[in-house]
Amino acid sequence: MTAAPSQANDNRSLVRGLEILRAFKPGIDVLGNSELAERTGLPRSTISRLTGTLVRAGFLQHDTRVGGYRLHATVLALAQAMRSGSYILNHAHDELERAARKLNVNVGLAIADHDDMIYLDALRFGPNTSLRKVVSGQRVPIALTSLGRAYVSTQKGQTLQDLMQRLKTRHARDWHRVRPEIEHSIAEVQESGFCIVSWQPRVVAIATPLIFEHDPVHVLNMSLYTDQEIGTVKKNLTKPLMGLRQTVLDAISAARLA
Amino acid sequence: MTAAPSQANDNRSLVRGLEILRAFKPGIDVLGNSELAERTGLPRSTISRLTGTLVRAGFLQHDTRVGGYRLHATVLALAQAMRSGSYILNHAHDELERAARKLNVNVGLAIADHDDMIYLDALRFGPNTSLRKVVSGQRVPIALTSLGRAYVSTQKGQTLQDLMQRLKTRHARDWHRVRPEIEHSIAEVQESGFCIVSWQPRVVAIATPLIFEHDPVHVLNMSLYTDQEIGTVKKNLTKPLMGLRQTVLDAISAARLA
DNA sequence: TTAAAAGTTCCATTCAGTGGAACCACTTAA
DNA sequence: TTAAGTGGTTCCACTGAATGGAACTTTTAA
Repeated sequence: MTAAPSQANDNRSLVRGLEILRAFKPGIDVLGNSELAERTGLPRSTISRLTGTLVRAGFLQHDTRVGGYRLHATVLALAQAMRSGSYILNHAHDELERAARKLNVNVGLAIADHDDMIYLDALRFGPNTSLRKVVSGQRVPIALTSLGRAYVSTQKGQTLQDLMQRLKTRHARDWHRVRPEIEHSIAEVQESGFCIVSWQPRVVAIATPLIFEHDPVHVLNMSLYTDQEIGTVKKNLTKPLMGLRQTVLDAISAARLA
Repeated sequence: MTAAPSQANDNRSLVRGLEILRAFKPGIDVLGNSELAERTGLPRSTISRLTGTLVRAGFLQHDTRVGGYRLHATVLALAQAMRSGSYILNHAHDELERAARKLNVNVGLAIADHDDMIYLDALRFGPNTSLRKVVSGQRVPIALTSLGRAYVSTQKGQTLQDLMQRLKTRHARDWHRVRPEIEHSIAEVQESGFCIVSWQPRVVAIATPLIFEHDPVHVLNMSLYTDQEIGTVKKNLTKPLMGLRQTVLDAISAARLA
């Protein structure tokens, strides 16, 4: 159900409208009114009205072929605005790219949202080992990735409790397995500043959190498609990752003096 | 004021919330409640409540340093979903990239929104003439660009009237100059299928519309930073552009049979 | 042709959203 | 230090905007 958090004294219609937008994800690119009604649990009439507004506002477009809605380009413009406004991303990007090219590994910068991490920047390599593309906006689950666990390790107190609760709900089925893994990663970060996870076969990822006083926690990671042992990867990537981390932090604090 | 179109029986709070999001653009990355109140003309209390909801919904984040709001990464995820769901973009992208590399020119694909065109894809070259990056979400004004005018040329009847009216309002000051230019471009497209405009010094752009039965009009363009005469550019780019156009259309209609 | 599904419109009900004003928290000026 | 200014939040009485069930229309499937 991905039931949104839902809070008191929140503007109802606005929340619902945003919920509709969020129902679109990679793989789900067209949704009709009744599908939306199902997914959100709202009455069909309400959905019909809200989608109408979203279309007129330029956030959805109607695809007459399939009789459903798609996200409209306005969201691209928003994303562009968001990226160009994130000074952390702006000051980190070139360094990430430099590191990615030099080491031939995937490098990413992400931020938390609900129980996912969202990449602000992800420099990806194709099988040909040449930098293939820069993507952003991809979601990966907090509970299962180095990225996410490095984030969890920065939280404490009630916030941490709440977060773990959410993760538990989402991964109820294999929580007994996931939870200790998360705790292991947390310990790893607290001890050495980073954690290593292989959440997909042959993909090993290493991540380290960036903590700022006035900004949300960001997480930096490197990952690579390999047959090597985790230990080997750790040996090879630890220094570059922590080096990159420092470079980025320096670049940002240097930029603060302007 | 960029006063949004505003329609009857639209959900008021939703429209207002989206208006707040849209107030963020490249260059305007932090907005406080009172700034938002000014820009939107809404009372401060209303704004305060709406921004609260937007934050809890994950669309805005609060920057405590400057005491204002920024767009949050959720919009990146939406953009990612939008791009991955646009089959026109998906089937065009590789061709665009191929053409850009081969010709060493900027190549773009865009779609209309209000009185702007929004790039779904823009392959840009640095001064070093190597493909520098792929961006998306950039807005350019319909009235002044080849991209936009190629779009205008596809509209007719009342829709065209309305569009021109909007453009007139936005470019009131120099409408006497802009209007004939637009009409010239329209004629150009109707005659030869494309139009050429130089709206920034030394940048010449050529654009051609892609019309689909069930999808909104897309526009393809090539542009280049040069000292050459427009005539020369036209000579060099017409064939590649129209060729790319055909390639893209073929790729898309081929993909339809699946 | 009928039946089922998807979408829109209507309308009476009511409660959610509104905005003015008061209040609070900080900063700047004097 | 006080005072004025600025930005933000909370309160609350009022009301009309949003709601959702039902009726109706259109489209798709059989």
